[in-house]
Amino acid sequence: MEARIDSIKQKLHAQGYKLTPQREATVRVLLENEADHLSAEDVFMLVRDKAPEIGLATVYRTLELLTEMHIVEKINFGDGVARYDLRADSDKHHHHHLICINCGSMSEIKEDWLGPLEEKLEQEYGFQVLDHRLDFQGVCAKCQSEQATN
Amino acid sequence: MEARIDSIKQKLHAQGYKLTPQREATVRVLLENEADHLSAEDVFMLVRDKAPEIGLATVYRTLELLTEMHIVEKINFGDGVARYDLRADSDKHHHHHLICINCGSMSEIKEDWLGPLEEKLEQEYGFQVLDHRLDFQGVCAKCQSEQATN
DNA sequence: TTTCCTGCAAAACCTTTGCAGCAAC
DNA sequence: GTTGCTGCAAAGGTTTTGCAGGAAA
Repeated sequence: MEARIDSIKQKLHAQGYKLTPQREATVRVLLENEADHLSAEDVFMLVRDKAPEIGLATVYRTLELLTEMHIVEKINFGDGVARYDLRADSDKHHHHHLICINCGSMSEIKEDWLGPLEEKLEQEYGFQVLDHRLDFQGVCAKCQSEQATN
Repeated sequence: MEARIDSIKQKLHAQGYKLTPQREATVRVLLENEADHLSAEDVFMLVRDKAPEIGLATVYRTLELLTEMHIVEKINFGDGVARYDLRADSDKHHHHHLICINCGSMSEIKEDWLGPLEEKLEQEYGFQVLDHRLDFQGVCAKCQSEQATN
């Protein structure tokens, strides 16, 4: 935990930014909720517990800064709010989402299934892939068994 | 063209909805610009040429209706506006996007590369896949050659 | 008549921006 | 003292909603 904070602090310093108390509180919230996909509002409410005087605009500005630094990833599931994920320490992110259209739950798959596809893309289309995003919509196992019960 | 309008008309009628002149104008715009990913505002401006008295709210309501009927797909590239794509006549959509981070161009790949992955998902995770979305971010061939020139 | 649909305007919503004050170096 | 950061409030942009009128069955 502290090591990751330090690592982020150094990344910011390398670009001339400071890890202010507000920014640190925001980063800690992201670290403590790494499994979730928090919206800016979510982050704001959680940060408030640690730093009650913080403003929503600062949270937005921090999330934008972290996105630019590739420390977090801004994702959009189509519900009108942006969500933010801490990136793994590796530069590329390799996780996919399973979104249940019944209960709304979202789970992650950490495997990378797209390596061969990316090679194909570069060869056949001349497109240099830097990142990708893969989401599946469907019905999760839990909802399937509940539907079977009814 | 007329056949596809008819097909959509029947889908609507099957659910008790009418294909009003405003809705038809909207559908025609989508059909005529199938290659693009139009925002609601884009659709609105194009529809206006055919039906000048139409309101933006009606376009939104129509696009929402068509989305619910699975006639169009609402997608979100993270720029803050929803975009709408006509779905192919087959129920599943199988195209992927290549988004160039340099020039912003977007091209489509119509192949379906994910069939095997979806089977794997159903078997290993018990997740019933209904749809998916796959986008790649990177640098397109054109921008790569321009960068090489500089 | 009853139901659905429309246009307009207002509201809601998320996000960004302007600005004055503050903190750090 | 300069620079960057913050909080607040206001503005911005997209999308939704309320409502009265209109069209269709």
